[in-house]
Amino acid sequence: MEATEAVETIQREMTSFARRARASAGRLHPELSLVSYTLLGHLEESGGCRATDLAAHYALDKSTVSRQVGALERAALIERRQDSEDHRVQVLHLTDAGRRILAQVTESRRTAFRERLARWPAADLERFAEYLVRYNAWPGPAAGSEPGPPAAP
Amino acid sequence: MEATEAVETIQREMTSFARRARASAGRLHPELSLVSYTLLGHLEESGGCRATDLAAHYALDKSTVSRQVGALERAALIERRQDSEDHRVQVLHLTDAGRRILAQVTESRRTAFRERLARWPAADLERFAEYLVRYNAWPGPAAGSEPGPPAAP
DNA sequence: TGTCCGAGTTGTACTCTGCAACCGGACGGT
DNA sequence: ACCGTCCGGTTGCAGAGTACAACTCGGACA
Repeated sequence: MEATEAVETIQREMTSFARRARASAGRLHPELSLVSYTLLGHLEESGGCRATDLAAHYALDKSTVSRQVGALERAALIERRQDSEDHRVQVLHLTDAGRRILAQVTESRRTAFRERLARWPAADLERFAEYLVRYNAWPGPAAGSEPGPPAAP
Repeated sequence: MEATEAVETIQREMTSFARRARASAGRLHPELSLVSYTLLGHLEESGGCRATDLAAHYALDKSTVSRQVGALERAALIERRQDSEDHRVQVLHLTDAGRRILAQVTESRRTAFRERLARWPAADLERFAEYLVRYNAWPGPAAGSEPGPPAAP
């Protein structure tokens, strides 16, 4: 396979993945959409942050985040805490229920991945993981100009 | 990196990709949504097929495909031809305009990919491409049970 | 104090999607 | 040949996810 051809293939396959991703989104875990899952995961990693941070990080409109956060709060998966320093700010935190659900969904996704990758040699897994990290890491910051997902489709 | 850890990483990175994919969907190529692009691409590859085939292949509802196809026809990017064998069937074909638009979008996505992958050694590109194909190919047919995209986040 | 800024909310509109009901052609058994 | 069933496709309806714009409220700085 030649390099140019490889680029084509990567483009096509990543696009294909994104397409299927979108198509199957939410069907496997009706209780947690892709966006909700991602937001919850971010809260877990960061240990609490503001809605605006989420919006900036994921290139979503603040109104979208506001509604998602509202839904997650109504579901009692997260809670808002007024920031004592700046009363405009609400710091979002996972609740115990949120942590539990997040763990469940993560586990179930992990199972699906394990199944899919079960027959791969360890060396290939490691290289594949490394490539993905490298691809996603890219310059990074310039989220706006991100060609990233081929138009992420 | 250990194999289990590699699986985790692959899961996380693929999820990350899907998330960004969704977030930036449609913004780069307003004239052609991800689904439209994919359908057009499929028609080009297959040289014409039925709406039902598209629905099955991409795990979309036939009504969704019907509407997408309607829009693409209204935009004069595809045309329907009655099947002479089975009058229920409409075989979809790209028009010249469709082929042109598809080529444009493909080229623009290709450019973005090239930029992103510019500094990769050829050997890595080839392996990465191969891994993606292997990942996406998987068993394949069982689209319904597809854990695929980690719940495509 | 007054003005400007930033965090969040809400109203509105649009797209994508799935489900269910429906139409009409094709096919098989009697 | 007739009828029941199956299948391809369309349409009505509902819901999720978004974006954009207008608005509210607290904070910062002159």
